Amino acid sequence: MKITFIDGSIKEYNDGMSSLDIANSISPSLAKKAVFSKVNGENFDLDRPILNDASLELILRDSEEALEALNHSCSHLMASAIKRLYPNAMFGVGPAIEEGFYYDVNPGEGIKITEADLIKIENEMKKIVSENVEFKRQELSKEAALDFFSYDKYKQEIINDLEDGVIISTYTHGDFTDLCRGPHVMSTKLLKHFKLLNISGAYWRGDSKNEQLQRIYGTCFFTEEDLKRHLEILKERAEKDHRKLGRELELFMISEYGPGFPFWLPNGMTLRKQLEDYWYKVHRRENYQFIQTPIMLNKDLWEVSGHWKNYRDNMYTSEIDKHEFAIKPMNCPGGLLVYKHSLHSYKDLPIRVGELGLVHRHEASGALNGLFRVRNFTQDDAHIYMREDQIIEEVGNLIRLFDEIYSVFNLKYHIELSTRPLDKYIGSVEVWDKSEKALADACESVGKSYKVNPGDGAFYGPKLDFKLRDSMNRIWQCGTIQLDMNLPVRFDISYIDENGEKKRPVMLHRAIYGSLERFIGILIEHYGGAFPTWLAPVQVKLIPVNNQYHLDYVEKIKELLLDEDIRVEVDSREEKLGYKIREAQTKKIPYQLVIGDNEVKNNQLTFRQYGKQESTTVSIEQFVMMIKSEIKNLGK
RNA sequence: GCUCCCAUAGUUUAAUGGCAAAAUAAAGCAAUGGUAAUGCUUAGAUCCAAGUUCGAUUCUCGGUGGGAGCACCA
Repeated sequence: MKITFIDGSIKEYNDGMSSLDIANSISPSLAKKAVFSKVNGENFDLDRPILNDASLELILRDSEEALEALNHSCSHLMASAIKRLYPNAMFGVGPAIEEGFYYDVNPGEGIKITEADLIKIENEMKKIVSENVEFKRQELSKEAALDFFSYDKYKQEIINDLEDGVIISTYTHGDFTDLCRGPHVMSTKLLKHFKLLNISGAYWRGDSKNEQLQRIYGTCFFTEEDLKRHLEILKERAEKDHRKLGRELELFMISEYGPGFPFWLPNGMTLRKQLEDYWYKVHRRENYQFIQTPIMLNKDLWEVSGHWKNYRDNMYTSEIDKHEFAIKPMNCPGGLLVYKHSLHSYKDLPIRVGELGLVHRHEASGALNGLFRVRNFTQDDAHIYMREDQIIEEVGNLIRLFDEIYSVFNLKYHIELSTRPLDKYIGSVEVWDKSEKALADACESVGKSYKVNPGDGAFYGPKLDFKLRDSMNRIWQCGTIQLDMNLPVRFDISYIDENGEKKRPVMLHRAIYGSLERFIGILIEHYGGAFPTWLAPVQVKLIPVNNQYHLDYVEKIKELLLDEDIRVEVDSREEKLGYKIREAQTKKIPYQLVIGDNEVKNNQLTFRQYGKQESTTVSIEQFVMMIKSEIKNLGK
């Protein structure tokens, strides 16, 4: 048979040789690195014979796909260990995920696996690893598979959902066989470096109407170092958890009297204000106008907008003077009332109206999570009304604006274009196609690539989503640009065109931070609480060496800095210098100024930056210039 | 909302069916300092409700809140 390699070279091999045989014939070290292969693009286990001419790609250890196969194999390993410990266990699905794997388990009637049992399971897994058993693929008919898995109702359900006549594969290692597509690593001996992480509930087939299985999460790597590094990262994430830092740095709190309703403490309020000021500043430059619409409006409005029908259960309501009112879950209906308040000429378009709008949504209690998921939050909303021919340019400019703002925070991102849903959508297919193309063209017009999410658009229009990647490699969806074909019709908005006729404008919703609350939560973790100077609640901590002799000079510096709008505090407690330095460091204050005899005598100051060891002595003027320019440049 | 886990000073943690321990923060006193913790003193807590019990912070049950996820996220 002829084997075509990915570099295009073709070689002749005996029929029935496996990928591993071929790899070995090239070089044993290559074979050692191979985890599985792709034959004619199809995933193949290394030991599976190749029967005819084919293309062959070896998937090596250092690739994402290899790690996925490893983790998937590890989920089988875990299932086999569980089966030994809990003989009546049944299994749902057990895939590899972003940073590991999970398996959904029903351990048996009346049995619960708890965190404490994870060690037991890990030990059993280690035993199986040391048994060094191979993963063996088998293929069978649907009927045979149903028969084989007769003991497991979940597997039966999965098999029953497959088409008749399809070939079903199973993988066996040792005494455990699982329904699986593959591919897997050759042997359990590769699965030495794993860790079970946590356990939780998960609905069977992801449907809340179904029973819940126990989902056990774990992670597996090719080397012990990689595993250790990953566990370090998990630890770091826990250290930088915004709920923890929010408490330690006194940024925000959430009271049991209002689950999901964050309180901003003075430090957090300062930080938030910086984000707002910056937002207003760039939006003024981009010719936005600003409004504020009421928190609470008559139910009739929400009937017009359609929210009453669709989201009633998540809206807070109140009866006032026998009229029903609802607290806004979105800003757009209010914004549309403002648009309709006056007539608009085609000459005025695009009209860009921004609103930092506080919205309330009754989220399920279990969904709440620090600042990441709250019940009231502030959207950095804006609605843009324009002519159809303005979409590409306007969206292009928006993308540039998003790019500018994200780069200030050193957040990398990628764009996703979500297109028309399969069935639940309004408007004509032609308009959808045109809109989707406009969004795509806008990306291209500013040289940005995007990934398409087919069918993932809102029912009212396509959208561009901005997925940010933070300093700990997690992805967050914040920004969004959405075309809306629904509300302009429902609210019957119009502009007057050059012929004096009424026309329907195109409406765009967009948010960059998304939600101020959530964005701040992300920033807290992204920066680990060590904010750049422009955002830091306290920018400068002034520390006199001796209160008696140096406090006057310190107060003078404080006044000078305050005059320059620098957020400064004096630590004049009767504590030793080292103590105050330590505290300023733990509070992650960007600049600590130490003032003693030397500074007073020379009319200077000595500063030390957060996280740095060395200190520098400069004149007050030099320091002011330096810190002001840093703040003005937003830390860039 | 669902599954599992958890609830002790402001915070982080300890202990117990019979006076609840410490660190840190706070307050007071002393020490007057040069780059990550000066010493001493004081004050401060068992989430709420019911039950079992002579006695419950501890056991049981309900509630509330929190965590890991699932479902949801216009």
